[in-house]
Amino acid sequence: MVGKMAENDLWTKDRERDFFTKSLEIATPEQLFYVSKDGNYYAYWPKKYKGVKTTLQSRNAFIGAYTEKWSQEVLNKIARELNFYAVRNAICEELELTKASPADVVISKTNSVFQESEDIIAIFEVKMSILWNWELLKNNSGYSLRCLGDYKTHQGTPGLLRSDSMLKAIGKSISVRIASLKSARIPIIILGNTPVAKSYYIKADNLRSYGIIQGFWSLNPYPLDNNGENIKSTDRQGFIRFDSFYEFKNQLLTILKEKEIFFAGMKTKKALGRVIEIANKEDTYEEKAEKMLSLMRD
DNA sequence: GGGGTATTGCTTCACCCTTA
DNA sequence: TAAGGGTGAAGCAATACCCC
Repeated sequence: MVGKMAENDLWTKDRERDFFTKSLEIATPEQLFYVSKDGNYYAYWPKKYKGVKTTLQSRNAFIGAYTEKWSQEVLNKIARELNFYAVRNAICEELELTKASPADVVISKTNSVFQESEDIIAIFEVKMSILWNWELLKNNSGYSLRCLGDYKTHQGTPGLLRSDSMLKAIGKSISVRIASLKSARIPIIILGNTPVAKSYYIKADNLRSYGIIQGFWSLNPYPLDNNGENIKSTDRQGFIRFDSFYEFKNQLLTILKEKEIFFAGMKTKKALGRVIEIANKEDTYEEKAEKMLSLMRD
């Protein structure tokens, strides 16, 4: 069999083939593909397509479910080695991760949808979509899929290349950061399967430097066909493309070990000076930091 | 000033959950 | 049980920007 998915593959074309194959078992082709004026079934409108177009909505829920489940499985392999769990759609009221807007995946000490902030090791927001263009061909025995080209050959802007997807991820991360001081020690990572747009290189790096988002991570080693050039990482690692499961795993373990905390505030120099003075009376560096964090919130 | 392209606010709509 | 609203992926189109 050609193109069999290996156990430790990251996002590949075969993953998308699998998405359509599995989804066609429970959905109609019309729910998953655009139908062109000449009766062809496309995942995206080809760049040169000039006919009347519609906007597909029915595929969204399927893509969301598939990519979140896949991300949970990849993360769970790493989590289990540490005796943690990767939990999908995690709710933690304290961090404003509500039933209406849960965390896509968290790594946690407990294997439950309902989470205490103390148990959460890391928070992941999944922002993945179908990248390649596909044509669905019908034959006697059913369907087959033909890859028509990478995302430069169709009219869509998938995943983290869309500015509104980036802004949504940033917004949700800030919501968690301001919900409670208890989120300060929890890394927040955005998982995608595309590069980020040039206009977001600096933003991704600054979000990491400021401690709001620890990384925009693409789990797609080859987003473009024919060795198309795409960014490996931004200058300060705000965005990283992972080329193997092991590279991904190492970076994740590094982040989990670092034990960094987020802090932010808007104060006069005088008020900040007072905070530092009071915090400095504590004995250890850790206690000084904790005191400062709690005073920053007053 | 014209033409092309990148950026980004706005819009669409299925699905799902909550509320009256 | 219907209305209302949130969520998510993705198309549309106005504006900004660049180069001649």
